[in-house]
Amino acid sequence: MKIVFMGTPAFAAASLDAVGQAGHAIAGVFTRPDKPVGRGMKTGCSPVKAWALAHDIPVFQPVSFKDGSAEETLRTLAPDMIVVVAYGRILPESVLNRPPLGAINVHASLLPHLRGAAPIQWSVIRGDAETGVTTMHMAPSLDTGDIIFQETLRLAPDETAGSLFDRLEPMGARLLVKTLDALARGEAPRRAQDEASATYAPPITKDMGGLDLTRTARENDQWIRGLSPRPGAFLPTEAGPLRIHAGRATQRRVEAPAGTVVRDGETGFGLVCGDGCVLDVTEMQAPGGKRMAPKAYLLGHTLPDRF
RNA sequence: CGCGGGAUAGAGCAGUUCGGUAGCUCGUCGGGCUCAUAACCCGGAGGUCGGGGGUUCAAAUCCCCCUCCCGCAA
Repeated sequence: MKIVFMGTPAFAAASLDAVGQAGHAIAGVFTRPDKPVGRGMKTGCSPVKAWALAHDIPVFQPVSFKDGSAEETLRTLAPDMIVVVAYGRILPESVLNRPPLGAINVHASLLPHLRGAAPIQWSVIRGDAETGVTTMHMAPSLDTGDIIFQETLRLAPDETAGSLFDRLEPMGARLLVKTLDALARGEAPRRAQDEASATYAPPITKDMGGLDLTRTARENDQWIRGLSPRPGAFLPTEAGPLRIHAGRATQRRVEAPAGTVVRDGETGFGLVCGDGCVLDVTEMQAPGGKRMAPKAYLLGHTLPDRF
């Protein structure tokens, strides 16, 4: 099949690579405009663009879809279908409907669960037992299209958003290829989403990293893992955010207000949470410093009695 | 030239303002004490203070250049 691919991050590039490997013709690639990135603000380019450049495929980076130029580009490229994976843009219906076979999308959740920008992080934050990937026909509104295929995966007890990304990325790529094959043969299933059971996964912002110790130890544990490695959870201090990269909810109960620091001679320290249970801190980072074990942190820093 | 923080013993830090014997906590090694809780006591080893140049009688400390790390911002 002749495909126009739209996507931006590594998660999308993996799918793009799989589609290319599967022998489909990539007529062109749409990705977000390059922007200054990293320390020094050097201009970076998206993983999807990098892949396209390496494979000599034309790249399009429209700033807007309102001027109709995208439709013009699609007319020229004349793809059978558009494949969208984590493009980071809302596409107008006039674009979605342009190719004869329309547009399909890979979404990293079991739709209609966790529609939106950050399904992977939210599945960890919510403490879901399982999640997965869905391929669907794209509809004008966000992640509401008819489902083609789904594949499920169980979350590990210590799952982080990062580890889940790593597992879902190849799964999405595989499912996409399977979906394209089915569509090419005209054998793809199609099932409408159950609107009543839809849930949402809004974008993750940096300020969400501030831990709320009045929540339960388990909730804080999930929160830390769901925001790991980015943007990361933290406790505010005078010197700046004290990052908490990893912790572990325990069953230990302590009669103390939420936020109380519990010193443990061997492992480091824990934090009393709203349910009275202790959240052991297992990996952290001081402002301006590197990641380290709490035991190391304690050698050169002091902690307040309570956060 | 986007903004800011940092590099000192195996680890985490202080010392830099105002140049003058390299410090703390932990680990490690040796010894002692007690064998109850994160044990305690004594002693030792381990650092060309990120690299290069400059100023000075003297530089971790002041000046210039470089490398690497971290955060913001994306």
